[in-house]
Amino acid sequence: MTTTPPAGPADPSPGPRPGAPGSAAELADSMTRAIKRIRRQTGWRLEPYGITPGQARALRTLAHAPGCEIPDAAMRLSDLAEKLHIAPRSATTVVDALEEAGLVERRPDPADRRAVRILLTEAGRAALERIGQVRDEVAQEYFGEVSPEDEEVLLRVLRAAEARFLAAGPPPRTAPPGAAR
Amino acid sequence: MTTTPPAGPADPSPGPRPGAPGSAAELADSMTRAIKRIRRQTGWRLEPYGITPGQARALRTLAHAPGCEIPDAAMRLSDLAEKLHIAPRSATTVVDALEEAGLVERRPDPADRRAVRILLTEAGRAALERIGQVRDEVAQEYFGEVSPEDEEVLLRVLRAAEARFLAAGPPPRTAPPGAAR
DNA sequence: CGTAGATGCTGAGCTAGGCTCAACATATTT
DNA sequence: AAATATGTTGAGCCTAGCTCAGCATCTACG
Repeated sequence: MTTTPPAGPADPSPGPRPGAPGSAAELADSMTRAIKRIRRQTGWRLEPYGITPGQARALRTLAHAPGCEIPDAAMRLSDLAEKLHIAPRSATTVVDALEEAGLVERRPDPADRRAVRILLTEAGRAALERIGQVRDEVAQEYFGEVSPEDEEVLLRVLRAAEARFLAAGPPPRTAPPGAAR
Repeated sequence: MTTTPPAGPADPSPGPRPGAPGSAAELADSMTRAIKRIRRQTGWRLEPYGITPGQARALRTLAHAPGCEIPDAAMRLSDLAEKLHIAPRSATTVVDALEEAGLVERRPDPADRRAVRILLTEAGRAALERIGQVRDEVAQEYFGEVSPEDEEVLLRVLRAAEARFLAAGPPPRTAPPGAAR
């Protein structure tokens, strides 16, 4: 392959042009690699606690919901699914695992007996604590040395890009069978 | 439905602090979302061509190898696997698909008859062209409005972070001692 | 030489984390 | 009261990855 600088980092190691059209793609690549590594690291470090990254995400999402403390205002399964951008059926599975691990509790909604509210247990809250730590820890290892100024640029740009993208391309074309990744 | 409800941007919409320890995690989140959307978009747009993102990556990696034009210097399957960070066996499957689609060609290495060299076909090169376009297009849609200065910061920071991370913890292979399994 | 071990690829079978479709209980409308 | 809509879940599938085992071949060593 190409130069292979220190420890063979860049995989396709593309040509980094400043303002060229391909540089955006390079950006995407860099981010992809970063995310992959961060995810992997996080997964490894969560493993001893018996929590997968997916479960961690769900837990975070649940905890972040407004009425998550109140039994009759906590998220419903379908809310969770929506937030996580997965099918309701898939959320069921995630919650199954979480419940089995004792981190959440399903509680029937008295107001609508079809629905189920999902509450964090004490253990769930504790797990959330650990998850947060690991998350910060790993992200810190990756981005810790980034100067606050640069960090701000990154955050700003990413937020702006996201907002712009959402505003621009909402019609995601047809969603053919099993096409989601 | 597929209408357009995902207008709500941040999913767990975390607290954006400037230099706080959690901001690195927020960075990771933003990047995760960005990558996910870009990947999805790319996947959709590649679909009409019958190419999955994974195949696209493999193709790009192959095309980027130095001797990819020369039958006896092109990548071997295990090289590809390594570059893609997947197990050799998994690379076999990817190449199977690519070959079936007529985008690459397996050719036995005369110098080592265990090995197989992977060559792009004419169709493969054409596909690569389209892939590159789609990639640039999507990345452009996402990051196109980013100013060259900001873009440079992003690239610089990401590269630096990656290098640092790689230098720091290359062999975190084993799972934590005594815990799992 | 000749055999022992290393290496390169692949068949078989597994897992994780998604998906759809259809069934079921319950709500809501007509 | 019946029809229809909604929330959750059972069954079964798919993708993209994995390991283990096996075969063919290469390399090294006595």
